[in-house]
Amino acid sequence: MQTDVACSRLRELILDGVYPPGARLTEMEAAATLEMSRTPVREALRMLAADGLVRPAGRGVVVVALEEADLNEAYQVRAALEALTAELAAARQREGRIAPADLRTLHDVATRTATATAEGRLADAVRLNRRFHRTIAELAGNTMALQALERIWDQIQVSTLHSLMPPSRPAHVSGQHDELLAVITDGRHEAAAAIARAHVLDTRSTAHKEEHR
Amino acid sequence: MQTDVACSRLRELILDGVYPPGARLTEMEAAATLEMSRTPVREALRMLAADGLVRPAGRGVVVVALEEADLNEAYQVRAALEALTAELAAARQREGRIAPADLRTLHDVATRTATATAEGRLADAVRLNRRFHRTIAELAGNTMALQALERIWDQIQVSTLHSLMPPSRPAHVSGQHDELLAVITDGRHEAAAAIARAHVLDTRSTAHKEEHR
DNA sequence: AGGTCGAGCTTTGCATGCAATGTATGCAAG
DNA sequence: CTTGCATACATTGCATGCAAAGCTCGACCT
Repeated sequence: MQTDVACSRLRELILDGVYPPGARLTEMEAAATLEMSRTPVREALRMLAADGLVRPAGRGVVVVALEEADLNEAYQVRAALEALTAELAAARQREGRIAPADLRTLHDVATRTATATAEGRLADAVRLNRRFHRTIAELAGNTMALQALERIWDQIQVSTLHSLMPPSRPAHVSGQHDELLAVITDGRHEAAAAIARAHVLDTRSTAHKEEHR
Repeated sequence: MQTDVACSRLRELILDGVYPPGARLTEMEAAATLEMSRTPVREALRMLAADGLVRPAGRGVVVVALEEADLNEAYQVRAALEALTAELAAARQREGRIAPADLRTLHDVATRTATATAEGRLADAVRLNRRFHRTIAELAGNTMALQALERIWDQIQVSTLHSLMPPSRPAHVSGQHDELLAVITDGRHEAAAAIARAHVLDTRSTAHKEEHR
């Protein structure tokens, strides 16, 4: 149905930065762009608003623009949730409830992320990095946590896309990914939680510092 | 605007169990009940769906009915998030960034929760209990976390409302609340995180056991 | 020249109409 | 008696129309 089409296309446009944070967006304009009537666009905008990607602002909606403080909050939530998913994934691994193929996939994604980062393919790196974290969340087998994380990731992505820059220490990031991968593979759930949390918070503070130079 | 009216009224009806989990709900019927046209109702239903309170199911929507497994997942997420909010609240308290009046409010809510529970006023107890946890989340000063928690709480409430029964050990619950209150008041953030997490998970396993007798 | 009030246009919110789709029911055949 | 099919109906999805609410811009007054 057209509503879903509108929703996913608008989401893409926003996540790709075509509509940057703070951009105003009227339903008529969006309807014209997507070549459909206002009704499905309207519903799509409401869904995106519920997902926190846009915010009603007087006339029409604006793409969310998280301030630094909001980003800090978002990262705290993300850290808490990713600590959970990493812990659960490790616990499932310990109980032998994770298929070796899935684990290999995760390993593969980690490798490709590191390669893309090292080669400076920034867009790919971002996408793969997110995929790495999402794969872990999927291995955790907790749908609620995955959904909550998708929302947070979306919001963070929108508000940081404009200031993308290569990580200062690429090896550092992939080192952390490898560590995480290792403890999950070993089923050490407590360590997984701690490392995941630290990794997320480290990402934030590094990006944050970069920002202010 | 009518959309928001529809949204909050429907949310209330669902959270109060008027539309129990699994209930089918057509937009025409809801429109008739709320005495407005289908359009705002339609949008309201989509918002509720985005919040995870209803789920599109063929024709119309059904109120979510979390299975036991889903509830376990929900409680894991809730525990992770409440550990975060408790930790943040305690940290803010330590830094003297929480107004004494707010802390007294929290104390007051805890007391009233205990009273309502002890006196068997079940509906009040549930409402106050949720308020207690929400107040802590508010003290944490993290909007994202609060929003994520509201969603989880809503979903849990819907699916557990039908099986409400007095806690087996009322003193046990209010004891945990008091502990949490104490460590937050003392600004011991690590302890706050641990106690909050344990309390949430304890709530789950107790309710879960009750369920199966 | 600057501020304030007003008119017009843009845009939204809601209702309703129409077409399409999925479902249930009843009937007939095996 | 059960199963399969066809028909009719309930219900949704989308478009469009209409009224109300804001903004913008301009003109007039101070």
